[in-house]
Amino acid sequence: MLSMRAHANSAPPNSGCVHRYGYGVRILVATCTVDYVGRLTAHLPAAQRVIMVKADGSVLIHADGGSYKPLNWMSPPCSLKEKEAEAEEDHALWLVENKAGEQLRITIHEVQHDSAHELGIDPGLQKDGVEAHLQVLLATHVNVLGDEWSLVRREFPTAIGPVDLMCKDANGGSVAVEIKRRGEIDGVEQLTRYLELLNRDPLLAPVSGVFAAQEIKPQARTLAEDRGIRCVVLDYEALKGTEDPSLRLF
Amino acid sequence: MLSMRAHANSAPPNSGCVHRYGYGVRILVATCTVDYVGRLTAHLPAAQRVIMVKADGSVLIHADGGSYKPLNWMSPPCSLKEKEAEAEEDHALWLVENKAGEQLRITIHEVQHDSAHELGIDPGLQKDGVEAHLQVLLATHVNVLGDEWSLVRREFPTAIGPVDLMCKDANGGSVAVEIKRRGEIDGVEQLTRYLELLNRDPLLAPVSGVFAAQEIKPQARTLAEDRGIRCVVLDYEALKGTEDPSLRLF
DNA sequence: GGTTGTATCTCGGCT
DNA sequence: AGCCGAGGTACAACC
Repeated sequence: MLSMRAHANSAPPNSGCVHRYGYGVRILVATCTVDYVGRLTAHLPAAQRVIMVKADGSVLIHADGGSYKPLNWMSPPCSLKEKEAEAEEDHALWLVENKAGEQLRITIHEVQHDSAHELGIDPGLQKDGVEAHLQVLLATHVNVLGDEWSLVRREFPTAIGPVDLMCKDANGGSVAVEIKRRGEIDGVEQLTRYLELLNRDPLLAPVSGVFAAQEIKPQARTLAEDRGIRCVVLDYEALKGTEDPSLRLF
Repeated sequence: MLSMRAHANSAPPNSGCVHRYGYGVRILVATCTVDYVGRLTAHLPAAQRVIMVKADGSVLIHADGGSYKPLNWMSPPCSLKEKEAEAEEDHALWLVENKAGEQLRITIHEVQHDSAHELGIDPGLQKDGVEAHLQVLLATHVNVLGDEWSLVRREFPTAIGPVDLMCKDANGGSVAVEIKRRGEIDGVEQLTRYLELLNRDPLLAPVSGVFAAQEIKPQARTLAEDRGIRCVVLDYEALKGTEDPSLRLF
């Protein structure tokens, strides 16, 4: 019944019916057909592929190309039932199913490789350079947006969500700032909704808008400027260069 | 210089400096540290992971959990340079780089498994049940939207892109229909832009709007109805059940 | 090649 | 648990 053991370098000769959780990654290279029935239906004709089964039961079917996305897969948590090939048949059937009833049926025709490996817990990825960091950086350098500008607060709350930065310009006027890594139409629409709402508040109005991003797509710029929103392209490296080390996220 | 051979079941004992394209998948299980420098910077501390190198040079770093997304990766096309561990050092360095100058540096501390496999070309995934199919189905059943409605055309062209369906209601009024699998705010904004444009055309105006989806998020519904756009939840299975077999996409 | 819109998106944060 | 926004989004279709 045990389909793999910790630190095993190859799969046991008589692999069982149920995949056990917590025993590492199993890697198969095999000719297989795969059918997914769930949020959509999809079918993979017979071909040689890499099948990876992770400790949480999730399954990935990779071809020798494409990017990191598998041809087909099942996300955890899910259960894997393995039916051994019968004597007169030349294939095994794996039935992978999750709580929502989505199914992955893998028919294994010929196995080229089969091994299992214990990996342990991963410390995880450390990121830098994303929107959250841009927001922190710009919040400490609102002068980039205009002389004598000051920060009111980050994540300024509104009924439809927080505005990235709320500032005061040199004349004391309120300015809502939307920050993106890449400025596209969606971001302009988002800022527009904020501005419409904020300008209904007599204590704040008039509120002007700034759309700030490392890169602003032409269509987004056109839409923004047509609505009286100023566009500012941010230089991440320059902002980072002037950064006070004590303000670092990491 | 040759790092793997076709149909090899294990990596050659003296793997070289350059990964050769077109020779299948290489799978490593090893303790490694990984650094990505590109659109962001990211770091993976030392841990045991699965490293998959595909024929096109792309690299995937998988942990024993999470979903199909690798912890870190490099998309093709890219080149992989492998520097052998020197005698007194206990690690090898892989340098993966793409045309844009993004880099993945993989330091291999200890190898638990190393094998290569020729897979051949994959016939690819056959899908069903996506938005294109919903559009075809609804186009043939516009009566779902209202009695005596008729289809003017699918993909009705406008200056800012095609409207999914253009219909006439029982009174001969024009109706623009936006179809999504999941109806969210973006879809409402998209339809709003179409309606604004279409209503500037005196030959068409007035044009009303229908937002049709298998599932409509509350915020999207609120926004749509506030703008006078009717929301319709589609039953995919019911539409499919009444389908003329000759109209199938597949 | 750039742009647009979808995705079995995935992933994280927050309510 | 659901909702919402961001992503090294990836990916395909279309212009």
